[in-house]
Amino acid sequence: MLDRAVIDALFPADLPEPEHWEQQYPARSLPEGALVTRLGPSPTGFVHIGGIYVGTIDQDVARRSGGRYLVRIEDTDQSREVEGALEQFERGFRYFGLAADEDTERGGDYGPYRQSARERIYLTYVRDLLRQGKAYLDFATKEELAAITQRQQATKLPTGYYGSWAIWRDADPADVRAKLDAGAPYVVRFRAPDDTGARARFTDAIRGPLEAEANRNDVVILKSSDQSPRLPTYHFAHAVDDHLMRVNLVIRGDEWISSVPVHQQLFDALGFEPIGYAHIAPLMKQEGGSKRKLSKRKDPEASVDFFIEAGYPAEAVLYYLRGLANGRLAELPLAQALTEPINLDECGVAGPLVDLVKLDDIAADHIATLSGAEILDAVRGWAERFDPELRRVLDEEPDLALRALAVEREGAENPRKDLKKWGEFRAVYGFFFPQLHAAVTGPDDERIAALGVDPAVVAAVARDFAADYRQLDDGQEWFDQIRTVAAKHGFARNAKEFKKNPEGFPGSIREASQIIRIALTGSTRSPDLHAITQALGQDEVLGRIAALAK
RNA sequence: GCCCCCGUCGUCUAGCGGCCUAGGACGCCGGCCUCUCACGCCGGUAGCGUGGGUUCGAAUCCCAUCGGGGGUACCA
Repeated sequence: MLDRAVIDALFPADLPEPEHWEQQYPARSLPEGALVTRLGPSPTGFVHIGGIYVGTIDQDVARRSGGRYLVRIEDTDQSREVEGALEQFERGFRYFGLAADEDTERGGDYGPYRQSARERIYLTYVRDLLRQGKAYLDFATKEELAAITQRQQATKLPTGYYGSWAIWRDADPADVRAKLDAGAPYVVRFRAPDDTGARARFTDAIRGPLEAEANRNDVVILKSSDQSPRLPTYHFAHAVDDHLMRVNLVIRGDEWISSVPVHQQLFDALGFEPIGYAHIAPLMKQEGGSKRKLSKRKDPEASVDFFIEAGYPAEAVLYYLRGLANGRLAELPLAQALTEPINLDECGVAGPLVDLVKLDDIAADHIATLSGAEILDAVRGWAERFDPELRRVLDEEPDLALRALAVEREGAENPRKDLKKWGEFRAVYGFFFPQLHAAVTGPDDERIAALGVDPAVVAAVARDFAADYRQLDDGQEWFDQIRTVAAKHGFARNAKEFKKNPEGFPGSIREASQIIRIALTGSTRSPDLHAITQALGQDEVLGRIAALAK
């Protein structure tokens, strides 16, 4: 074992002892059973929707138990750090109302909440382990490591740095000092307990009792000495941070299950109380015939920005995510599901596929429960960032916007479900606004042509319709105007009649109505025509019909 | 290779030895409503990965097998 003096010389002279940190971050005084949870996003890309998924669960579990929910930036891999990631995190969490009780923004008594700022804390514990002989210096080069792995694979032995493969585990202190004197870079490795054949056991809050072979790999805990700041690996940071931040329940993706044995050994070696785990099945994506974890790199649509840009209402996404976590919540009405607790033992163990069609359905249902004013508010907020022109028009014509949104919504028993996300507003309601409406070019406009009605008849219908047009309050009477014109030009009174004898009519009342609909809205799908004309006003109606008559 | 996790309609799931001829939701298909587009309503479609056990009885328990996912990094 290395002399204490040699070890200490490796660290800053003023580095505190573990007791210092223990005192600075005392046990939290929280009610019995309170859970302190944390989300550890890594700024190596955007937060994806899975981060919101786990964060929602973290927050719910913590709040529900009277505990705390923390967000800690896990930036120990500085080489993979992506510019702007932190801002994107903040944006994503804000959009979904996922405020942490403690994080880099808000602060807290257990900070800093960014691992790259916790160097001295990690070093304290690394030095402590080194002094106790529970860790050691390793000077193996990348090439040596690669060669070891290769030989292990060739002989079908478990890969890793252990036993006789761990060339620096029991090195002669003189050799270590020689390397040190030569200025060779080193990492610090954990000395895995030598208990061959032992089993690691723990109870997962989601999956129940789990067990695996005990770890025997001497994992790296402190990265290379030729880097600054000197940062720990995930394993070591997890142990030190979660202990010192007094986290008592780690909720994380199930890709970590196989690391629990290492983590348990680390906690034990550091003299920390064991911690609880809940391993969540990650959100998946269909690829070809199989499922795979949603990936930052491959799936841009997995980014929370995708949902924000499309304008999915946060509540709808949260509701969907909570339903994925606990199936029971998916059966409940949205408002209730958002306040009911998420139970860890009800979480599924198989990763669900993200189903955007289902999300669309949920979002449409949710938006249908909103008032026109609420929708307008949300759309304005969305448009400010993603569609400035729309925002301007909305601000110029707030009354028109409200009238448009009131159609088949205010007072309606079954409101239209024509909006799934704010980004669709322009396509669905844009025609209400003269500034956004693309008028038909004439009877031969391709949208009209698709109806299969003779352009000359179309023009005649438009002319006659406009000639006697009146803005009537009564919907029935209003529609009679279409009926009258349709009859005059020989349209069938109903679709069945037309179907029976397609050659005998220019079209049915259906086509006649669609001519007016397209002229007014530019689309074959729109809300109630009479209501639209009420919102538009007579002049605008006649102007749009006139475009067809020329 | 070794270790771990998982496997019910296309998707999300209910199911914890008999209440299961497997229930619900989304999708899809058909119908009804109707003066248009929708909404709504009604109906239909489709599943226990496979093979062995255990049991009077298995989606549920056991074994095997197949399939998928993860770990085995100075990535998290």
